[in-house]
Amino acid sequence: MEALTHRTKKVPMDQHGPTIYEVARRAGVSIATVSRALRGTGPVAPATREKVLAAVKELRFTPSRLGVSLAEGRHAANGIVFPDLSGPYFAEVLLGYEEVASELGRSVIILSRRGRTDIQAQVRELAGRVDGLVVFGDIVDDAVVAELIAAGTPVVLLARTPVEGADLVASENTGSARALAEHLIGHGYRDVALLGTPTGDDDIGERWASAARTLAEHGVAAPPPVPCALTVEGGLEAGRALLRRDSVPEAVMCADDQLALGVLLAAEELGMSVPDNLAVTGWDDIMAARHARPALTTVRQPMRELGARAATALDQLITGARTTARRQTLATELVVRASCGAHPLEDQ
Amino acid sequence: MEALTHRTKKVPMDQHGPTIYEVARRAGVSIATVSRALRGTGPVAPATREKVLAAVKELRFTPSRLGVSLAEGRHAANGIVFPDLSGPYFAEVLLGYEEVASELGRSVIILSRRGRTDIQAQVRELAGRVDGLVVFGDIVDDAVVAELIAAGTPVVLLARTPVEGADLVASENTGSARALAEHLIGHGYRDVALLGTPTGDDDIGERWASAARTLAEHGVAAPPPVPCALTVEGGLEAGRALLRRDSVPEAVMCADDQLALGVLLAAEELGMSVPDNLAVTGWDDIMAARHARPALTTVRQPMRELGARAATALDQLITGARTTARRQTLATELVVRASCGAHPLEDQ
DNA sequence: TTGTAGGCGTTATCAC
DNA sequence: GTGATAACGCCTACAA
Repeated sequence: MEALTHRTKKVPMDQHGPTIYEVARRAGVSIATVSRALRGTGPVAPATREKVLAAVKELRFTPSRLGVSLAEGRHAANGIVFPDLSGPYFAEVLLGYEEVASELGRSVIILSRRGRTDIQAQVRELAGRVDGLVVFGDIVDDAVVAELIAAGTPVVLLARTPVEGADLVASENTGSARALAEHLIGHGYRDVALLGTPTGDDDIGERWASAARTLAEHGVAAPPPVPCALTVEGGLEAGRALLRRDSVPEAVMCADDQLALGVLLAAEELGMSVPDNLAVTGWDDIMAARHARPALTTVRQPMRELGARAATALDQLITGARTTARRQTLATELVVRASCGAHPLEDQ
Repeated sequence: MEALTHRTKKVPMDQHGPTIYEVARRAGVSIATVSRALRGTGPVAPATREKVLAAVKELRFTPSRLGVSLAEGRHAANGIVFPDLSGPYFAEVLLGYEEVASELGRSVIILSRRGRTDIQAQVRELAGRVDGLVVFGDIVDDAVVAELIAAGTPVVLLARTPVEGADLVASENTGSARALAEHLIGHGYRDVALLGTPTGDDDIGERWASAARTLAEHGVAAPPPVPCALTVEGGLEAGRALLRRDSVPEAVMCADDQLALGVLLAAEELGMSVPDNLAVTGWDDIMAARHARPALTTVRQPMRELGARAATALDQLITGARTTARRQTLATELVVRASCGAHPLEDQ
């Protein structure tokens, strides 16, 4: 068995149906006429059109995208680069993105990082197959982004530090982090831990900065964020360590919901009651947050909307409907549930 | 503003960097030499290679995928068609798929249905951009699948009724449905409801058939499955209706976890305790299943593995490593948690 | 070792 | 109204 990544030598893709030439011959016309008849891009006698359409139907002809793209000078496809495809957050964003892109007549090519090291090269290669792309999170170097833009590829950044010349779609962090911190203060907690550190200059840094500032304003000094993997398992392990300390914090703010779910598991394991012995909060409002018991207090991000906005923005850049970069911030919402403390709660 | 779905008239894509001709001129060689130097596909003098590489670097040249694909006769891309991108189940499958496909050097183009009606046309169009594709679920007509195969496009079906000539990757339903039903019987339940009907000839039909058969063997006649949307909301509404009946069932088997979560909410709303007053089971083992309270008894599907297998199978078909269709079934696993009844439970 | 030229499947511009 | 024909960007026999 030869290496699977190798190029297949000579499979002239004619498996993929007839060409426009065969249609033309069958209809007794020239390829130009076939093209015109099919795209309605010029005058064609009704009788001729009939002949062409008949030939097309008989031969099951579908124009080759490759040929079309080459001649048209466009791919009719967008790319999206993910830091990681796992977890509900990314999936939801992707959903919103695909839906809009597809409505705009563009295919969506995805590229997930998943621990790959050659991501920069892969992004360049991806850029060659699309009319523009969305970069999600801090996985692609600023330099590479700048290079893409310089080369004329429209780029929309998603939940990431801005880059000159690129659109940015992000959700609001500072205000909600403040609201969340104030809510915890309102519960009377003075000993608050922050779980999960930024992987780069992504959203998390902003959230913690705002939360810490807010806590400080109320005379509460939060210790530096505890590093841990942004998964349920990561939260479980970090939670165990945290809750076994001599002085267990009163409240744990987690960088995302998956972490928070892990902490809930850790608390349960150690026989602690949430929220009686410990308050826990998340971020994102993934599906499991609502169904966990206690239900998670968290900050809802408009995940679908993030993706949808990115798709729309990218389309504007590609079509030239807009030529200057724009940065938009989507509102988030504090969702108070049971995990942060006992009081009249409203589960959504 | 002109219609966004319209073709951009004359944007000669040269935004996307230099061509091989410019590199050749800059290096003072012919395009053939540039190509050879870059792909290592023929002899090139070391000195010449240096010149070429230098020119490539200076010009930031990246070969156009369009040109490469057209000349090579392959796309180096795979498609995957989803019934719906929402929910953890599909996201996980996609993750497994993308990872393997990408390792095999193929880009992944996604197409989600999301209520689109022209899906058959979209699938045909997608087929024109890829070397092969995966069809997930019952969204694409058998006829269209057959047509694709007849046209020479390798197709792998995922969790769907088989089609002659196409690979199939599915997870085991019958055995696990039986195990689940027997488990409920073991709890002593005699009045069991089935929630959620097949949307087509997908997995759910198989599960219910097996479950009903098993129940019948134990003298329990299950009423026909209750139709409802396969979402949390759908489960909530159907659950309300079900639990307000004169005779509330002892156990509800749900077609998937999201439904089951909805039923849990309905039970809570109506003041019923799960599992004391009602047993509930799901299917899939999504993240929320483990964190729900009570934790959901369910059947775990190897979602990532489903995607990974599909990618591998498709690659074999494309490269010609295998020429005859194959059908593979992946094992599933009954996961007993708290929602099906009180007894020594083991949360994973 | 290197260059020339034909081909891949369309679209679109000209003449006719 | 229709038909040649030149792009589009690359790969690769075949020649030199």
